Amino acid sequence: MAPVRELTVGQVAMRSGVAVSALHFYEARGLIRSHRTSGNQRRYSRDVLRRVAIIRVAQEVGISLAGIARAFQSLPEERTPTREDWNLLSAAWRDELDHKIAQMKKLRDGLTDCIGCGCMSIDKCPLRNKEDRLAREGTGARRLVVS
Amino acid sequence: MAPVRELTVGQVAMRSGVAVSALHFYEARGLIRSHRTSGNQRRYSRDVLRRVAIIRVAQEVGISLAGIARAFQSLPEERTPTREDWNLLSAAWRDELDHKIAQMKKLRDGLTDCIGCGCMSIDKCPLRNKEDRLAREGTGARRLVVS
DNA sequence: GCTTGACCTCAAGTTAAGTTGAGCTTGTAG
DNA sequence: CTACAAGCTCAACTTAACTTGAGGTCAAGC
Repeated sequence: MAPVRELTVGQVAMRSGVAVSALHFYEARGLIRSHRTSGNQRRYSRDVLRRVAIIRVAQEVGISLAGIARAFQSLPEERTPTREDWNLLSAAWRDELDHKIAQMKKLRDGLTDCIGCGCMSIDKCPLRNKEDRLAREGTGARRLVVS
Repeated sequence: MAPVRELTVGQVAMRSGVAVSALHFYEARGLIRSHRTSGNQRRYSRDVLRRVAIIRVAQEVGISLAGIARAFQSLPEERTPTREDWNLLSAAWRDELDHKIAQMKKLRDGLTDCIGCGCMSIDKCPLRNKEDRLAREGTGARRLVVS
C-alpha cells in the first residue's frame, strides 16, 4: 500500500479547525500523540483527525478534557482504534448525555413552576433540592458543565 | 406593619447556602445589593434570598453570572420585584433552556450515528457542522456551557 | 545561500467564579 | 469592660482550557 502521508501540526490544525497551540496542549494532556522528525517537528498519523474531532464533540457535550482522556484510555495503544472501539466510547457518553438532558428538562419544568412562587427555600423547593443537582467537578473555580 | 428584620451576610449565607465570600462576590458583580450599618457592615433586605436562590438555579441551567446580571437589569430598581417580574425573567430563560435541550438531543443522536463512521470531516459531519454549534462565550479560556 | 514561513519550547497571561488569608474593625455576651 | 465571633477590605491563589509572546530552529523556494 502507498505510505499514508503524515501530517504536520499546521495541517492538522487546518483540517481539524483547532489552533496549533490547542494541539500542543492536547498532546501535553495525553489526548493525542505524535512522533518527531529528525528536526524535532511533530508528525501525526491520519487518525489524529478523528481523535481531535471527537475531542471537540465531547467537549461540546460537556465532557472535560480530563474525562475525555479517561475515556481514551480504553482505546488500544498499539493499533489504530477501530470503529468498534469508538462505538464503545460513544455508548458511554450517550448515557451521560441522556442523563444530562433529563436533568435539564427537570430544571426547565421546575423553573416555571417555582421561580415566582414562595417555595424557594433551600430544603423544600425541588429546584433547590440538593439530592440530584447536576454534578460539578473541580474544587477551585466552578465550571459550568454541559452544553 | 412590623419592621422586617434585615439580614447580615452570615445569615444570608446560612439561609441561602452560599458562602459569605460568594455573597461579597455577587455584590461586586452587581447581582445583589446591600446597605451598610454605621459600622460599615452589610445589611440585606429579605428579598436577597430569592435573588440568590435564582442566581444558583440559573447557574445550574448554564447561565453565566454576566448573563444573570443582564437579566436582572430588567428587574425594577426601586421596588421589590413582584412575582410577575420574576416570571418574565424565567420565561426568557426557559426558552434558552429549551434550545439547549434541543441541541443536546441533536448531539446525542448524532453521536451514535457519527462517532464511528467516516463522516467526521469538519464541513460534512452534522456533529462538526459549525452552523448551529452551541454558543460559547468569552474569548480567553473556553467555558463549557450549560448543565 | 539566504530569506521566509512554519516549528519548537517554555513562561506567563486570560476568563469565570469563587476561595483563602492577612490585617484590622464591630458588636454582643458575660 | 473585655473577649471573641463575625464583619470588612484587598490581594493573591485555584481550575480548566487555552492563547500569546519571546527567543531560537527548520525547510523549501528563488
